[in-house]
Amino acid sequence: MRVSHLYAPTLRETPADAEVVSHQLMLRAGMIRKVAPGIYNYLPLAWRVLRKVSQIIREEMDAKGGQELMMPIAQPAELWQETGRWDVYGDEMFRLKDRHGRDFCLGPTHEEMITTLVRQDVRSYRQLPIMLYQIQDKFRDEIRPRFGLMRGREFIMKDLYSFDRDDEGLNKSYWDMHDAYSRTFTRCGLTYRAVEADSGAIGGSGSHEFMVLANSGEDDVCFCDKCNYGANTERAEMHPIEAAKEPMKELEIVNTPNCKTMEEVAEFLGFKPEHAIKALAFYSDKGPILALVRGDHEVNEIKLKNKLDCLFLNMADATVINDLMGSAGGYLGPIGISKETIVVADSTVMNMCNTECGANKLDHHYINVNPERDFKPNIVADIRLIRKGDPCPRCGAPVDIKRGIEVGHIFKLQTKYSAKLNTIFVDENGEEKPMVMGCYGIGVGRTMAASIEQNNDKDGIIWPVAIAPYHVIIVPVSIADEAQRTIAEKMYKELNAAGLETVLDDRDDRAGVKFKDADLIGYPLRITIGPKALKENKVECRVRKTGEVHLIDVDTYLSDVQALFKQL
RNA sequence: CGGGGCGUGGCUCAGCUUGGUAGAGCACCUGGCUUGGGACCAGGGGGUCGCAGGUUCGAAUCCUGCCGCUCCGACCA
Repeated sequence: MRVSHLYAPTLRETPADAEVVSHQLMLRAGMIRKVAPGIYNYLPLAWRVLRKVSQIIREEMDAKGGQELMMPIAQPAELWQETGRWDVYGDEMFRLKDRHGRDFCLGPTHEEMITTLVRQDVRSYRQLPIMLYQIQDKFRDEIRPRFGLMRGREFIMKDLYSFDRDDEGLNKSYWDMHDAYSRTFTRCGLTYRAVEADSGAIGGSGSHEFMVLANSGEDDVCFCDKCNYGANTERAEMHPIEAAKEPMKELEIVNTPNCKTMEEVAEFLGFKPEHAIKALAFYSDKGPILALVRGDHEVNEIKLKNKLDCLFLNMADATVINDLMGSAGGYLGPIGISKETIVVADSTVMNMCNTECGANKLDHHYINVNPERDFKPNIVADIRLIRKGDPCPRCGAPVDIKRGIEVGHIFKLQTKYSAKLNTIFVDENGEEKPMVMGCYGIGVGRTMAASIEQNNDKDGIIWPVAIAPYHVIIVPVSIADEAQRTIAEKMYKELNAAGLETVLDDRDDRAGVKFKDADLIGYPLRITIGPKALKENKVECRVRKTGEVHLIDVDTYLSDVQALFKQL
């Protein structure tokens, strides 16, 4: 490819609405252009990268026995009505009607589609296991598309579905995929962590997320360097905390005027927040919820929602607190709360003694509160959010927390969909059983964006070779110069013939312009042909990542470039 | 949906407070000159000032309504 005809319109200035570096650089490097919020054109350079990422994914999926197929984007509502997700999925689903008024959606995922496909054609245990996948555009009408390709409304996803006869089979498929994902992201040159995750709306029994560590990530990931435990913070279990036991004192109610926050009460009564109980009010489809955690802890709403098995969970407003709970905002507590309120206590709370909490009465708190003696929660469970420095749930060493970008997510679905959709097989005893399923997704565009988040500098993108749009760019300092041009053309032909994907910057521009664009787009190697080195019969080969420059001989350049390329 | 910001050539923005007939830089086209880190000179093309009403002799500017984009919270590959 010659740069004079490469469709990669680079921008000198950063568009104002691009927030994160991958978005900025993809716009500036002429890789993507926005069509609507969360919907983008992929220009040739981006498409080359996406194809390379896809190819790596294909190779790894195929190596585990995956078979690629292609399912339709347009999906009839009946499929979704069978599992009940037509109503559950909500506004995030792009919906449309055909000319006869039949409901369709643009596929946000394909569990329903694949499961009904397989149930038509697979009858026997002899046909299992099966792994089917596709790489295709998915549609989710996100509440807030963000960060360029990081959270789009139309985005490319690889989704694979496994069908096994039992849990043991699923387990093998699941860990095969775990391995395939690890290999895929390693090959893409990413620094990532596979962490335990919440399985969310898709459901199922076990789940891992593949997180690329980057400050622009939207998730918090906690991990332990000692035992290698890792988890999304919304999922991370807690190491039990033993509280010091002391003789129980008598429960007392005290006046605490104008002390609404934990800090104010602690200050007024002279104790530390970690000595008291913090109560938070929520409202859910199960009714009003009072969540109790230690004063210095935070409630993990995901855990709480899972424990309650509710469809929605929101912070309660004053009406709920006053009318349904019979309490007063700022003075919430478990003692004397209305019977309708479901009290959920974090396990840590049950180990506390002679502690403090709100008295459900304006300007009053209880002191010397002892759980079990003074109140009995409806549910005791782990509902708190892990913090940096908390003991690792596995080994007890302090955990670290970093931001992560979720590039892949794998789930054990078990029979959640196969049972509802009647996707059954017959085993060797003639018995009918639902297939045991897993599903596995990779955000292809997000992987590309995550790579840029991790590999860039002030000049632009630094592609890992495996997914770079091209390998080498040749820059003659002056294309008008006959000698430079002749050598450039020769190298351009020979490098491509040798299997190095090479572009020639044949534009009649000043060298600076060409250097800036080359750095911005991030070609791993740049060969500069200029008068200085040419006097010595040499050209320069510059490594984008390190900036190091190698002077190589014009006559033997090919083997030198190949050697440099291998080291990348 | 709630709350902030913003809509002026392809991009970044000025002009708006205090109405007077639309600007700069970059990009683009032509010619010249130049060619080792986003040159320079001369000339040129390109804008219903988001849309619709209203006020006014006159609206990018003031008023009303709508639309769109963007950032902060619930969603997720």
